[in-house]
Amino acid sequence: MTTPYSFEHDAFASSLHERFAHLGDGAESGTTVKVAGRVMLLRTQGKLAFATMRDSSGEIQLFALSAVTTEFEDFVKLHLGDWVGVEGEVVRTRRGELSVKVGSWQLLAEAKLNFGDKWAGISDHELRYRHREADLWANPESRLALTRRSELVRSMRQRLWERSFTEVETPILNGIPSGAAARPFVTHHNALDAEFFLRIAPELWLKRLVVGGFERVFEIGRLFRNEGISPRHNPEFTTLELYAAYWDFNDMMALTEELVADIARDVLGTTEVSYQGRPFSFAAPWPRLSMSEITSEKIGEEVSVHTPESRLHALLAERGIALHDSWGPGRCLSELFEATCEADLWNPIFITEHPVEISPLARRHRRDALLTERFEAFAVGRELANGFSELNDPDEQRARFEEQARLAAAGDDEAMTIDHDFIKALEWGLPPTAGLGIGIDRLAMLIADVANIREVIAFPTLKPLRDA
RNA sequence: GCGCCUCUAGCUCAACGGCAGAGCAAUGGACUCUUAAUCCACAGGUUUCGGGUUCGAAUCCCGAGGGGCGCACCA
Repeated sequence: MTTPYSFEHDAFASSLHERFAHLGDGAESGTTVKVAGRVMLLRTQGKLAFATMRDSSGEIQLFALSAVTTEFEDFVKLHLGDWVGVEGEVVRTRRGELSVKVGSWQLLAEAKLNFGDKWAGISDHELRYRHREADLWANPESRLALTRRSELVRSMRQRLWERSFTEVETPILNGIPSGAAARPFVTHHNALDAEFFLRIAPELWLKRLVVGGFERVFEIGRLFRNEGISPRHNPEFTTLELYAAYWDFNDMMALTEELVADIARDVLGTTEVSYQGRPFSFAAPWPRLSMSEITSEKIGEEVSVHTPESRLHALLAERGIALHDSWGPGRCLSELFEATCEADLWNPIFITEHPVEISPLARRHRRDALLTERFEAFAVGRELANGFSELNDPDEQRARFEEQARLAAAGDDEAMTIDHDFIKALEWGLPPTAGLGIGIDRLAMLIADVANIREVIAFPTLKPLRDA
C-alpha cells in the first residue's frame, strides 16, 4: 500500500480539549480540523467505530460512522499502532467524549508490530531499553521522563544565558584524558595513527577558554567513563560544566542553589516535590557544612585533616574500610565522610572544604593550606554537583599533577594524567575563577522522579547481544 | 569484576516433577454512542540457549547468554 509523503495537520489533541472544553454532550462544533497520530485503541460497533488516537500532545477520540466516513470498512480494520491522518468535525459524543468525527482519513504508516498489552503496556526492562520507541508508545510515563529532561536542559540553558554565560563546545577526542580521575575509553585515529581518549571531563579546556577571555562559559555535553554500570551510572552521561572569572566557591554555591531551584520551578512549577515517595525540596538556600564538621558530628568525635593519622586509620578500620598505602589524612577523611554521611544527605546540602589531597585542580583554602575551597552538593544520598575556586597557579598545578603521577606510579589507575598544555595555559594567566559541574542525568532523575538513570536516557548503554 | 534474583505465545502473566494455559494483540464473524467496549469462532510455543538427573523437566542440577537489584568502581 502506498502511503502519503506528507500530511498537513492543523490541530493537536490537547489543544482540541482546551478549545472545545465547553462543547455540550451530543453537540457538534461546526469546526473541521485535521489531526494525525497513532491509533492506540479501537472499538468497533457495527456501523460505528471509536478509536483513541494519540499524538505528541495527548489523546483524542476518533468517531467514525459508515454513513460519514470514507472507506469505513478499512477504518474498522486499522491496527493498534497504525498512524492515521484524519479530517473531520469536532463533536462531543452523547456519552461526553470529545471526538473528531472522521470524514476523510488516510493511513500514514502501518504498525506491523504491536505495542504490548493495551492495558499493561511493556514492563520488560530489556525490551523497554533496547526498543525505547516501543516503550515510549506503550508507557506514557517513559515519554514524560524524557520530556522532563528536555525541559530541564532548556531551562538550564535559558537561565545561564540570562546570567551572561556563553555556551561552548570542547573536544571529545583527546590525546590525554584529563580533568578528572576516571578510567577512559580509548580509540584510534587512523590517518594520524594516534591513540585518542574520549573525554572524561571538559574542565581543562573550559578553563583555557577563560584564560582566552571568555569570562563566563558553560558546556552541556557528553562524558565517557570506562566504569561499571548501575542504576545511577551510565558509561556515557551528560554534565553541565561552567566557569566564571572573578568568582570564588562561595559565589558558585550561590549560583548552584539558585540555578537548580529555578530549573525546578521552570519544569515542575515548584521547588517542593517528592522523590520516590519521600518529600524533597529544591528550595534555596541550601545548608553548608564542611566535610570535617559533618563527619565529626556524625561519628561523635572531632576529625579533620589535622587528626593524627593513626586515629583516622582506626576510625576507618572500625567501619571495615580497607586502608590503602597511598592514602594520606585527606583521603582518609574523605573516605570516612563517604562511608558515614553521604547516604543520609536527602535534601540538597553543600559539603565544603575538601582536603587538597583529593582535589588536584582546586585552589587551596585561604584559611587552611591542607584544604581547598571546594564544595559538593548532595541530594537523595548522591552527589549532585561539584565545584571550587580554581587553582590558577601554574607551578602549584604542576606540583599537584606530579603528585597525581606518583599515585599512578604507585598503582592508582585513576590518578590524573599530567597535562602540560594546561599548565602552559595557566602560565598565560587564569584570573580568579570558580567552576561548577552538575550531572544532568542525576538532576533529571530528581526532576522526573525516577530511580534508574536509564529512565532519563533515551537509549541507555546495554550489553550488546551476541551470538552464542 | 563479584553476589543474589530473573527469563514461558507479539505483550502481560499462570502452570513449580506428570498432557504448556489465560487475558490482550492478531485472524474470521455479530453489533449505530463506545471508553481496557462486549459477544462468538479460530489460530498462536524448540518454555533464552547448551548439557545433566529422572520413567517423565518450563519446573531440579551444571554451564552459557540477556536483564533486574546489591557490592566494587564512580558522577
